Amino acid sequence: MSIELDSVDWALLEALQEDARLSYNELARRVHVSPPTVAQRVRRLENAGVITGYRATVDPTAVGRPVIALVRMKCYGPRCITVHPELLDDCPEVVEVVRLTGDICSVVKVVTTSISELERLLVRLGGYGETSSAMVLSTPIPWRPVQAG
Amino acid sequence: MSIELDSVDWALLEALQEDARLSYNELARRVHVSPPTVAQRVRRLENAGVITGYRATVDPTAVGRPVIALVRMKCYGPRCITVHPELLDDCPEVVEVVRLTGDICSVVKVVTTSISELERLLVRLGGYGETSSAMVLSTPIPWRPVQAG
DNA sequence: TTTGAAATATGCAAAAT
DNA sequence: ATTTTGCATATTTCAAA
Repeated sequence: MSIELDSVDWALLEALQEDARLSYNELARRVHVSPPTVAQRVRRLENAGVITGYRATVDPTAVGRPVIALVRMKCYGPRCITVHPELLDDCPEVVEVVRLTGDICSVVKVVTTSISELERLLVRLGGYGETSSAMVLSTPIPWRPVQAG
Repeated sequence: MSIELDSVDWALLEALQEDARLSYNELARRVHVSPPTVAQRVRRLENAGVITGYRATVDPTAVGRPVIALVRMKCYGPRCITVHPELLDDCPEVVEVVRLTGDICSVVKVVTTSISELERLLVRLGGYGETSSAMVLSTPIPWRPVQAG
């Protein structure tokens, strides 16, 4: 399931994590190989499941969704949302669900327009388990690239 | 700080959240405007801070970092990592820090090669505050686009 | 916002290392 | 076996309307 990555692969991964829209030409200049080689390497990384996608990151506050929260769930057994994430298909406010070890079965990140929308969502999530929520004040480190190390 | 988004802007945002590498040509076909208009709209969204970046998503397990955890921090007052995130500049294993309301001051997502590396990191984080960690078993919903609603 | 022409970038096949 | 070169196609950018 794992593939060997050389220094060219890592350089491409780091560049694409920083800016997913870099052209193969620009990537070629940065990692000192030819554009067709970049294209071939990138496709290999995609096919091997190393690169799982390319996403524009949107600032929720800038699009009118300033109320963000993390909700810790203790689900009621068989209705656990980690086992049936499709239960949340009609909740676009839910942007991430992570399943955890321990007594908390998952953490759910929600992005909403207002406190009252958050409240409605907590009622909905409360149907699947015990919830405990905390609002996101800021994101001191919003993300970091996975590095060669 | 907020700008008005029409249906073309939202269509572009949704398309670029799904696939950040779509060409302006392809975007133009999908949203039924000309390529230069797409380029101009996208630049406007970038400059307005709506789009904060474009990132390739890398599967940590596929690159030899299968041990992922969420660490809840109760920092020791003035050394709080939410106030001084630069304290973690030399910890590439830390990929996200979110500051929260409540008695937990932040949640830190860490991506490591092994349990022993995770342990070393927890010792390090323990220097800044009380830690409580849970390992990530899976990510039933890894992300969702922010939608027009 | 669109059109059209110039500059760039991409993808394929063949050759080279 | 992988990488590069060269060429044909496609895309991006800029100017003008």
